[in-house]
Amino acid sequence: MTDASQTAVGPFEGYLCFSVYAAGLAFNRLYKQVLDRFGLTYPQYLVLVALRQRDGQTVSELGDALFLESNTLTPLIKRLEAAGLVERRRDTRDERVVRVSLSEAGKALAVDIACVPPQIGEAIGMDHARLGQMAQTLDELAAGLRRAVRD
Amino acid sequence: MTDASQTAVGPFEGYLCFSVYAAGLAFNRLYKQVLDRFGLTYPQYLVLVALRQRDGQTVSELGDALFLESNTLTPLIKRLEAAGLVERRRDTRDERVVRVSLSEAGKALAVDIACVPPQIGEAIGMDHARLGQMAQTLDELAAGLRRAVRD
DNA sequence: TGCGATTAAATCGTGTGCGATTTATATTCC
DNA sequence: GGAATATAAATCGCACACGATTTAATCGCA
Repeated sequence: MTDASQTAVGPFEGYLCFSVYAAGLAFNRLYKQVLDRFGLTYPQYLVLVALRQRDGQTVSELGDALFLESNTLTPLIKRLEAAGLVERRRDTRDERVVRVSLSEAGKALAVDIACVPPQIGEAIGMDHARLGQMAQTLDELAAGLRRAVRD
Repeated sequence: MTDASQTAVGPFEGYLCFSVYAAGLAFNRLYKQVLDRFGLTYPQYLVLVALRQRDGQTVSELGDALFLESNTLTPLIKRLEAAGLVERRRDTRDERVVRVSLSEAGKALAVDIACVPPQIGEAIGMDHARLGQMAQTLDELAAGLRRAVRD
């Protein structure tokens, strides 16, 4: 009985791609549980966090932060707008650009959801330093993957 | 100029959830490039790999392997069936159960796609031992997340 | 000045994911 | 044997994610 018995048992052990995929599914499910009470999805939550850090970002800037493009972000942001959490305004200097800013309700919610990361962290129950290390390694990996896609 | 300059620059550094999410997006994009020539998506690829290891699995068994349920798998498998890669048959012993098996074309493709992991591995260009270690750590993480979801 | 190239969002179609429900079959237990 | 229960897939509606295209505004440069 080794350590391996605690983890996955499927036919994909050792496939890093699958481990990332499965961890993403698992994270998404946990966040869904936590975010449901706020009526938010995980990507919507990310947009609010990004706007809390800097309000009035353009769609492209949000896309740079989240590694998404307008084809995904535009409908997502429109749903946030329909929920009364953000406002979309064309930049007066450059009418091509749409700036997204938090409404009052959005600002309030952006504050409320500050309690989410600690809740998730507690639910994970893994060593904090190890989590940070893993995040850094994954960021390197993702950077390498994006480089590979561009070639 | 530190190591950090190589990796993410967004407002989400250190958020492991986001690192997993972003790595998943990046993996998916790279796989899309590689799998497009086979006409497969990443989850479809996973099903073929699972069936290559053991043919005739039920929908539930595939779901256990891929951490998915019938609401996601049924349409996915039907698309594989429409592409002539798999066959779906009700189990004669238990008519509730659907068994999925590779067609001849599916078997041939399942062999062809064996070349995919090395291609991806080469594209990543990271130390092999480190990749395996990361996969194991992520599997532990995912197991912890699934435990948290169940509570 | 004006026109071709570039850029920012939006739009469209397809394929996952998933919560909730439905349908069909099997099992349990009286 | 038959009703209540349980189980396996399937179905439905919604929200990403993305390739490809379109629309609108700006820029570059002769």
